[in-house]
Parts: sequence; C-alpha cells; structure tokens
Amino acid sequence: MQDVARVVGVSPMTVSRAFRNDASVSEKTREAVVKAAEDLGYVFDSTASTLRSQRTGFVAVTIPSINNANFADTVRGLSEGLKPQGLQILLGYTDYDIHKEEALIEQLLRRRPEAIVVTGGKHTDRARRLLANAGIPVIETWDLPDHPIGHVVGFSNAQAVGEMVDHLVARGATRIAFIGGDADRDTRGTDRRLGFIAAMQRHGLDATRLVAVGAPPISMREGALAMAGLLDSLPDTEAVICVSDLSAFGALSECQRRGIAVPGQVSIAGFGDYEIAATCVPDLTTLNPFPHDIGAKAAQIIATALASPGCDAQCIKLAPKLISRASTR
Amino acid sequence: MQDVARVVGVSPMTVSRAFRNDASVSEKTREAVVKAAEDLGYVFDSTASTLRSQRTGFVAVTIPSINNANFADTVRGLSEGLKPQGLQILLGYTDYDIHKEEALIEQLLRRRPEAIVVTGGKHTDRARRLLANAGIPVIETWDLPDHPIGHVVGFSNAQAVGEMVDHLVARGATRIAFIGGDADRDTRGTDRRLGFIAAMQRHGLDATRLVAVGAPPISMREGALAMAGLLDSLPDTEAVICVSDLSAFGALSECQRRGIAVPGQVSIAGFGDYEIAATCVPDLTTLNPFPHDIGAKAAQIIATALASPGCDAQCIKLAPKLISRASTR
DNA sequence: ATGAAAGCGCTAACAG
DNA sequence: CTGTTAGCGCTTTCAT
Repeated sequence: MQDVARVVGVSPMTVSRAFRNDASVSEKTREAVVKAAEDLGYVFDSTASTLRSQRTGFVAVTIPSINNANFADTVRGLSEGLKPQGLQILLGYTDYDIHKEEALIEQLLRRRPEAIVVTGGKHTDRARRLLANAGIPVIETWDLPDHPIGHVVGFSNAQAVGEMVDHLVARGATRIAFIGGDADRDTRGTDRRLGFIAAMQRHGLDATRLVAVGAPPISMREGALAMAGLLDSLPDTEAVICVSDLSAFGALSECQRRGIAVPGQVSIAGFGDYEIAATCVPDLTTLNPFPHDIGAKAAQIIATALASPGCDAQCIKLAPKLISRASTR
Repeated sequence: MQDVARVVGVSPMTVSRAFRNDASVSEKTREAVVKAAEDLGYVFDSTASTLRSQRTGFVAVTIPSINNANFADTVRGLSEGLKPQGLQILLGYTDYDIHKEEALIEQLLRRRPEAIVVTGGKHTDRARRLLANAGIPVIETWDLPDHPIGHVVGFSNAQAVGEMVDHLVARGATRIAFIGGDADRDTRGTDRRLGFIAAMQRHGLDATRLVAVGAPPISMREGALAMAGLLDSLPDTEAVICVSDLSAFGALSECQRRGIAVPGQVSIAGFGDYEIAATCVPDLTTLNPFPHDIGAKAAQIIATALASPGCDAQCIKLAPKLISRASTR
C-alpha cells in the first residue's frame, strides 16, 4: 500500500480509503490509486484488513457432504443472499459425523466468521458450547431442534414423512416399507424413519418394514440393494418410502431390472425433489424441502442480526411440499 | 492469549507455542494451557496468526458450480489431500463464466491463499496476470491448456470424446449426434463438441448432427429437451453422445417416455461416470475422467511445490476411461 | 479531502 | 524449555 501511495503521491491512508470506496476520497484520486495498483500488481491484503477492522467478511457454513444437490442448493441460496452484503462463505464438510462437526466448527471459529450456519440441530455438547459462546449469529438449518442455540431455518423431517405416509395410505396402500435412516450418524434420516413409524402407528398399520442401509450418504446403489432385499424378503410390499430421491431412484432401477411394475406392483416415494425425481420414468413422488429457500432465509437472518445485534432469535419453520407424481398410485 | 497466559502463569509466547503443538513446550504446560483456554472459552485467533506468520493455511479453489458431482469429487480429493498438510479449502463458484472467474480470483487472492486451483484452462487476460503474479503455485485442472500458467492436472476433453466416437463407430453406428456444448461459456463442453466433430470427420462421417442446448449447467431437463428435438428432426439417428451423464440420462428418459428402445433403436453415451450412469436401466456407457484423482494429484503438487518453491511446473495428463455399458450396442 | 499515530492479536527472531 | 522485543499490513481515531 505504501508503494502504491508513493507512486500516486498520497499517503497510504488515502490508498486504503480508495480501496474501500470511501466517499471522502475524490474520484480522481481513487482512479489514480486503482491504476497505480494495477500497474504495480498490488493486490489488497484482506488478512491485515481483517485483523485491524475485526471484520473478516466470512460466514462459516457446515454441510454434511459437498456431494449432495440439496445442500448445494442451500449453499447457493446463502451465497446469493450474502454476496450483496459483502460476505463470503467459508465452507466445511462434516461427513455426517457430529464429532467431525465439532472439530470443524472449532477450526472455522478460529477464522473469526461473522456468523455461522450449521446443518442440523444435533451437536456434541462442546460444539454447542463453542457455538453459543462465539458471540456471532448462529443458525441451525434443515431441522427443528428442541433447544435451538440461536436462529433456526428448518422443518420437521418426521412430520414431512408422516405426510407421505398419509398420501400413500389415502391411495390404498397398507403394506408400506421405509428404506434408509438407520445409521445414527444421519440424524435427519433417523428423524424421517421415526416419522414413518409414528405415522404408520397412527394409521394402525404395521411399521416394521424397515430396511436399514449403511452409513450415509445413502445413495442410489444403497437404495437398489435395499430394494433387492425388500423384494426378496417381503415381496408383498405395496409401497416404499425412501430416505432420499437418490435411494428412491436406486430402488426404482432395481424394480425395472426385475421387471416389477412401478407403480403397478410397488409404489415408490423419495425425499428432496432432486432433479432426477422429475426426470426419471416414472417420475418420482417426493417431498420438496425448499433447500434454496433455507439458504436464502438464513442469509436474511444474518443481514438482520448483523444490523441489529441485540435482536431476538428467529425460528423460521418451512413446510416441505408433497409432489405427487407417477411413481405412486 | 494474555488471559490464558495469566491463568497458567506463563508468558503469552508459551501459550502461542502450546497451541501450535510446538515440541519445545512441555506436555504438562501444554495441557495446562489447553485446559485454561477451554475454561476461559478462549478460541485461537487465526486472523492474527495469519498476518504475522504470513501463512493463511488456505488453498483457493474455483469450480464452475457447487452443484455438480464431478467437481465435488475433485474438491473432495483436494480436501483429503490437503488436510494432512494443515491446509483448508477456500471455495468459490464461477458459474461457468470467465468474467465472474476473474472477479472471484481477485477476491480469493486478497485472502492470501498459499496455492490456487482453478477449473479449466481458459481465463481472461487479467485473470491470467493475477494468477501468474500471485507468487503462489497455480494449478489448472480438468483441461490441458496450450499455455499453462503453472501446473496442470487434466485431460483432453476433445480426445476423450473422440474415443467415444471410435467406440460407437466400431459397433456399427454411422449416424451419430452430439448433444450439448454449444454455449461458449462451458469451455469443456465446447472442447467435447469439437472433439466429436474432429473424430467424426476422421471417420469420414457426417458431423452435423449437433444439438445445441442453453447455457450451462446442462442438466437432465436440457438433455431430455434436446433428445426430443433430435427424435423429431432426425429420427434416423443411431447414436447420441451427450456432454454429460446428466443430459444423457435426460435423453434416455425421453426415449423411455416415447417407447424408443435404448440401445435397440438409439444408443446413448454420456460423460463423467456419475453415479446415475451405473444405476439407471439400461446403465449408461460413459467416460470416467477420474475427478477425485484430479483433486488428489493437485493436492500432491501443492505439497511438493510448497516444500520446494523453486521446482518446475508439473503437467499431469490423465486419460479418461471409457466405460462400456448397456446403453450402447 | 487527506494525513499522523497507534494498535488489531498473534509469531519470527533472538536470547537465555 | 521459556521469555522479550518488534512488527506483520492494514484501519481506527483524531486532527487539519
């Protein structure tokens, strides 16, 4: 900055102001500064700016996996909402593991983000403490925690799957199975399974057709394997709800391989409204949790919370929408 | 840090050393420091550390879209390879736009990353200059640029698609179409289309069955629309190569909707070896560009380059593997 | 509209 | 194994 200042013939302070588009710098000076910087190959150093101003411009975000279109949509929504605020996302992956999440949260907080957005409402005690004491807005997403740490933008995974059960029951199914969610790592998957069991019991139906699959991410292959097991062991199953559209598509593919009609013989439903659900044949009945909106609302909350630090914690409850398609009768 | 030092009864310097696991701090002291910090709720401040030590621990990474399993795999490979080096990814999205890429690169360089990994080999002049002058290892990926800025981990998109043409021709197809890649934003898609044209001409075949789709990301829906157009306008097409597995799956779905046999009437091939290619029925012939390996090799290059700053630029050329499956005869 | 002085919270360098 | 001193490159604050 001193070098630039010398070339332009001003003080470093003026260069600093010019780079921040401070109104008190004359347009002429600003242009001269930018030109000199470009000529010298000077690139502004955020690390120093950050230390002195105590503003990093980071929002920390944790998601279970980078390879998941739903979470990617949430990150996009966040990103779009934060950019006009001059905030940038610092992203980390938890691998669906709350212990990795704890380590990740600590690592992220060391970078002094101005807010933090986490996926899910279940954390280790230490992670909860770190978040609560960080002195920045905390937003839990994709869930409705019983004891929120700060703000919440989420929905009830259990209730959403309950609606899917209602949908299938209304269409005459009684022997309904659930695929996925038995790994205690994927808490949202587990919530969905519990929602399935509760809803089935509410209808007085047998809620024991549960196919556990391995550790998350539960993907297409696992869905196909689970469906194969189900067709072998409980061939009279009328409908299957899968923990996500990806496993639902795997299940559908397995049926196609075996020549089993969907929805003729078995109905299949998913979760997430991934692009594949709208594309495949038959297209998949699913639940759309509005992942992009989750990110967008979180960005709004951050804007509000940073503008008025004392404000109350918000809890925005979204209602996933059931999309009825050809894979269920 | 001073507060922690006071509680433990040592100097801030010792606390600093304890937090960096400096070997010269006794185990007892280290434990006392960690405990005191935990009790006080002290969280190490990387922003100050970064400024003084001139080491941010960041590796900047640009990808076209967060919502793409191939690029996500590359980021995973990078992430896994960088973690043991104590490096963290600072990720940004270019939206398949080299002007957004330029702005993004500048923004990322301000954070003083220790290396930068970019997707693709086509950049604005200013972006090239910024990268070349950054004084850190630069790695271009997913492409083989004619004039690399620094290191390269990539493959020839054109050549890979050429091999797919060979594969189809060897199986008797002559009327082959290409879907995608006509938007000049997606340079890899364009390279694939050019590779298609070159290979067709090499075989003395008509290379005009090109279906342009909109701006990237070209996804399932666009693939289905393109296939619909193709089936309407050129119904004697024997085989279709799609710019990615996602559009290939869209194309396959359109065929299924119309009752057109795949591969009986039309063969379909994709690119990327996404999970869907192995799952769908019929499963899709495709090219696997080893996206995870790209990230892993880039991480290795970074390790080497940071260890020996003067070393030569590496160019690691990968060979995408043709996976022959049921969607092509 | 511009400048001077001080300092953000840590660590390099050196000393012992 | 531990401590002292100085300073990383900016920006806050105050002055003009």
